[in-house]
Amino acid sequence: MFFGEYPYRVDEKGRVPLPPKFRRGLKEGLILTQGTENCITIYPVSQWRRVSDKLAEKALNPANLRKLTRAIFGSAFDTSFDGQGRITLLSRLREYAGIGDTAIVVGVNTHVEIWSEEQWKAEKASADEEASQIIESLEYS
Amino acid sequence: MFFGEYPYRVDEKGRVPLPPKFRRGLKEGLILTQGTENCITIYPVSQWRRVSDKLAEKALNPANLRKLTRAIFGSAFDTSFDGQGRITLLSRLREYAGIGDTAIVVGVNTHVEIWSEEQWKAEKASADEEASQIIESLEYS
DNA sequence: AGAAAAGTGGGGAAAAGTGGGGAAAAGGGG
DNA sequence: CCCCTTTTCCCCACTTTTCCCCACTTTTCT
Repeated sequence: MFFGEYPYRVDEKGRVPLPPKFRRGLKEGLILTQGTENCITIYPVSQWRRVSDKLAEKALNPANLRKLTRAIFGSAFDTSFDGQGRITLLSRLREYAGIGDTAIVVGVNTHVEIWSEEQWKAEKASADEEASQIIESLEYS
Repeated sequence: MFFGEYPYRVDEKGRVPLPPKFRRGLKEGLILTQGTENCITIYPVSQWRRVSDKLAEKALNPANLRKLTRAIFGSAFDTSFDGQGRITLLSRLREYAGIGDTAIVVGVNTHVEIWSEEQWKAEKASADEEASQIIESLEYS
């Protein structure tokens, strides 16, 4: 289970550290894909299997789904940590996510996402209010 | 069950003691989140599990669910006590709550909140007012 | 008043964040 | 096919932050 948000510097080589708390859950390997809403999504291999299985089940559906499948699988690649717990982001993905020399790494339960500072602020602002209401309402249910 | 309000000093390292009475209920671990009205909310892990479990059941359209999951999990941060029964507040959270070198720890039934002195005074004043209005309305009903 | 518990402060070891160099590998051109 | 250039990967080094422990003061309870 991944959670929390962590700001990091991205160096000239495109390397980003992942929080030590996340490394444990990604030790078996990780898959980077281009995610929704202009972020980069990181799946642990186990989770990646589930995602790809689900997409396979629906493989005969409309053109939209085929496109999505191509986009996800096409942009996906597996990687691993260097000695310092960092991963390297391909420039292609960095551009897609609008990431310059800083990035926000976010734990989202089953997977991890990497955002540019601006995009993350916007995304968070749009959901914060609703989110805290949901937490409160669930407390008493 | 948590109740009562306790003023504490926050040292230069951002550490805040929690009342000994609260520590028992938080021994399994605690989750900090950015709460409503500019306070910091603390959940026992058990409570947090329920929140995250329930979220999965929520009937939401995929886009909204993604947003909420991000906001909820992204804002969470787990921690534990040091030997003196203190927790460390990330500077990010301290800034959000406007906490300087003092803080008020408040028990709110199922969870715990941390406030800056000023915000807490304001919140309490408005709560008092509403409370007396409610009481008055009950008198004549 | 004495003992125990709670509040407060600080130091040192360990871990995490950050940056860079060099060897190996990959790619392209002659 | 070989050589040169470019990129990637792995290792090393430094700085900063975090965490854990210890020590002292104040308050509370008996």
